[in-house]
Amino acid sequence: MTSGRDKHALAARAWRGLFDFFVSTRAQRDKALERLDLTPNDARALASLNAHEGKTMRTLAEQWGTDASNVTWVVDRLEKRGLAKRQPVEGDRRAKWVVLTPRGVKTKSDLERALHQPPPELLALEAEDLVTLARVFEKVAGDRHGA
Amino acid sequence: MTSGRDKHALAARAWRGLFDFFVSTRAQRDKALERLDLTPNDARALASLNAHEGKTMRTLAEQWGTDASNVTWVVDRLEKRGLAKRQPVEGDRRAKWVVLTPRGVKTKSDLERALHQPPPELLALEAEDLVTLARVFEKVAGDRHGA
DNA sequence: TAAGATTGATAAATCAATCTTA
DNA sequence: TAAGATTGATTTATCAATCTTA
Repeated sequence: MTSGRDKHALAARAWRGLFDFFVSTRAQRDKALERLDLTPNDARALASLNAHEGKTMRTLAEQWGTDASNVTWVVDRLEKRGLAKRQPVEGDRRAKWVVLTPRGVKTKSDLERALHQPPPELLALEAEDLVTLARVFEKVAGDRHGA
Repeated sequence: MTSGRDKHALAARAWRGLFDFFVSTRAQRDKALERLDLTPNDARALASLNAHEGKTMRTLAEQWGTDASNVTWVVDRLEKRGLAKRQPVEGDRRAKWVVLTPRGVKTKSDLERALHQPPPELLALEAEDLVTLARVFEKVAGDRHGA
């Protein structure tokens, strides 16, 4: 039987390690952004959009927990580079859809391929541990989306 | 027996989940920085320094994979807020040590306490899985430091 | 009057040029 | 001449004020 106290200590160790590991891989992510000539905010925008559906400026601002003006600047940049465009919202002339262009879809895909490349440290782990990690993180990601 | 191909697929799933999870917890980290009135670069600087030993500007720049001027601006900010100070390097009048002040040490500790608080999703996991996570990430963090 | 977004002003992060000492 | 760091200029990101439509 594991006490709540023990469990918290375990979770703290796990999180601390995960945190340090993720931070230690930052340079790789920065390089990927640089190669694609994307700012961190550009990357976040691409991650929030996809080929099939747009989002309004307002929705993006809410999702990022940021001000609406932030979204305007980012979309301006993407639009200048031909990665996204604004489109009118049927029935509300204040609002605007942000949609990816084909080129934006391509860039998003390139970015994801780069970012989702597992770091060598993970490849060095035992398969058994990787199974646990995959199961656990696919679960917590799901939990959070549901929340 | 697990083929290299299978293992890479497993690692990719694990990394993808870990990545999404970490990204999903960004808002909490941003709030922690805001409460302590620290920019992301301030936080990185505090993470790189400690109460017992300073580092030179040059070392910090190398460690962050960034330009030296970046370090100057960050240390300027920390110095203005009384969190760090520059000190001469014995024997090389070009170089400077950056050391935390007592207040800087305190702020670093406050920041770490906030950042290392495990997200609720982790606390909801089975103790057995947490043991695996703690072991695995403590190992990969160690590997990377050695690299 | 409020919702949705843009514009203008400030702060933060990066890049190039400069200054000082080795 | 190069190493170590700072200063100045540009780009990003954030904050406050404004504009347009509901």
